Amino acid sequence: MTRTTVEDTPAVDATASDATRVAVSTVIFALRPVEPDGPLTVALPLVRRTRDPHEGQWALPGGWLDIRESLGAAASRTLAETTGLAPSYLEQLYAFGAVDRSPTRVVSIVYWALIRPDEIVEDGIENVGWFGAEDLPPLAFDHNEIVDYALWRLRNKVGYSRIAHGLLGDEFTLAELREVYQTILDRKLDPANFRRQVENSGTLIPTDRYRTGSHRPARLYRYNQDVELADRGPLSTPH
Amino acid sequence: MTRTTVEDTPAVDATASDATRVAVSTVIFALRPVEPDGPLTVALPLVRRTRDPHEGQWALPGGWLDIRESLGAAASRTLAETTGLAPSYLEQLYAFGAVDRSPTRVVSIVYWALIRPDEIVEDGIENVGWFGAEDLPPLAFDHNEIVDYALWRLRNKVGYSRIAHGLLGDEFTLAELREVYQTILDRKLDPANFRRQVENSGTLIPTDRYRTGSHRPARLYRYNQDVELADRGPLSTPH
DNA sequence: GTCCTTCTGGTCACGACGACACTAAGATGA
DNA sequence: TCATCTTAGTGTCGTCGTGACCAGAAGGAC
Repeated sequence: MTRTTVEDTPAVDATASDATRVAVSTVIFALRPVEPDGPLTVALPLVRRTRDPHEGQWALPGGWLDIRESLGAAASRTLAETTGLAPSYLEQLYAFGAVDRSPTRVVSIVYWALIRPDEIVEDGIENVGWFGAEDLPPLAFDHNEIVDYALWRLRNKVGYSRIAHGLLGDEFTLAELREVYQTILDRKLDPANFRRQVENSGTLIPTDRYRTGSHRPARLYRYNQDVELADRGPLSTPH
Repeated sequence: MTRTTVEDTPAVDATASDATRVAVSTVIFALRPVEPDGPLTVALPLVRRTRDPHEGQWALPGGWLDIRESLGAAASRTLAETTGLAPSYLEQLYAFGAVDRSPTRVVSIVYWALIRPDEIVEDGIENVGWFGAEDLPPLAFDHNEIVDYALWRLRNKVGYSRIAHGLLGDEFTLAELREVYQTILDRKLDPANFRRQVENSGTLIPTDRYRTGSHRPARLYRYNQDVELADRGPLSTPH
């Protein structure tokens, strides 16, 4: 079975091992303690590979792109199939297509996602493990580089958009929101200044409820749903 | 030399048209007058399609990904083949993969590029036309959306990186640099404030040469090559 | 009750930025 | 020749966002 491209490349069948195939993977970030009762950390779930190449190594959740689904749908589907997770935020990260990144030619469209604490499925699925983003074992393929890039994007984007919402529940105190920022940026933030900044941004709606239990009760806030979670330019629906 | 645009139809048999194929396209920006002696405008070269689908319509330069080349190499190659251009700046934009964006299933990895005035090949190539980025005809596939997104990225990135260099020659006056910014952002900038900002950024090296010919001579500057053209995070070499 | 911790509001200094006045120097034209 | 115009470049000032820090409010631990 043959086909011909305009560049007269050797004819290949799409299922043959020498064709370029499209995979979709996702870097899923959550804030959780890596050890029980440890401090909050940027963590991500990885999947242990059960076949070659890189059998036994940890890798990003993902899978092959189905011909009938869009890239974003493929990302959602494959990460649900492998990890059981359904993230609250999903955005395309980058397309990786170095010739030697896999024994066969694979172009990976990589997404990155955020999930809230209540969305985390605790070890329910086989072959899934959680790791601190800063302290990963050697991963399969070029996945270490990919995670590093996703982490850079997360830290970058938290500075100018309100994606932190994707890591929190519906109601939260300013201290909890501040802790999200502090964990991602890995530095202390002044509580008073943080309050002023986030209040002036207009994205928060104060409720009349308070979180009690430790010292002075803190007011609970909700995010203003009218404001977009993150600006992605004229791309209303990702393709 | 064959002129190809992205998503030409190479498939002749059933299996191939069932498969997902990977194309690479590039949005190439330059600053040039759209009409002779008109004002400087953000413009881009498009290629007229010579076969279905969308025969006769204008489309982004591009072509199929070869199995032996990386994504960036494919972008460079295909835009050189179709337009004869070799851009000074090339960066991945986005991967477009909606199911219905083409009659056959095509995932397009789109790059965006900048070229300098001296790199522009003037109408040397058949089926290539230049258009103002704000005033495009209906393009093939989803290419109008793609250009809009690239334009958004250009305007965004010019604010926090020094990609404007990719649109200028080696030596330039501050007025010329300012005009680049004004054209991209479509608003006037105060010459005095612009000077202070760009001088304090540390990316400019003053020469001892001056551009004369109109009123007071203006000092020529060069860009500091030690500083990266644009920060792309931990991705030293794009894949 | 007395501390202690966190929440919340306020002040202050500094730096970035926009608006604008002013000087420098070559082009232009009577 | 010389006054005038236009662009190059400098200085000043008010505003605003931010970080550092102080102070009162309000409940927890003892």
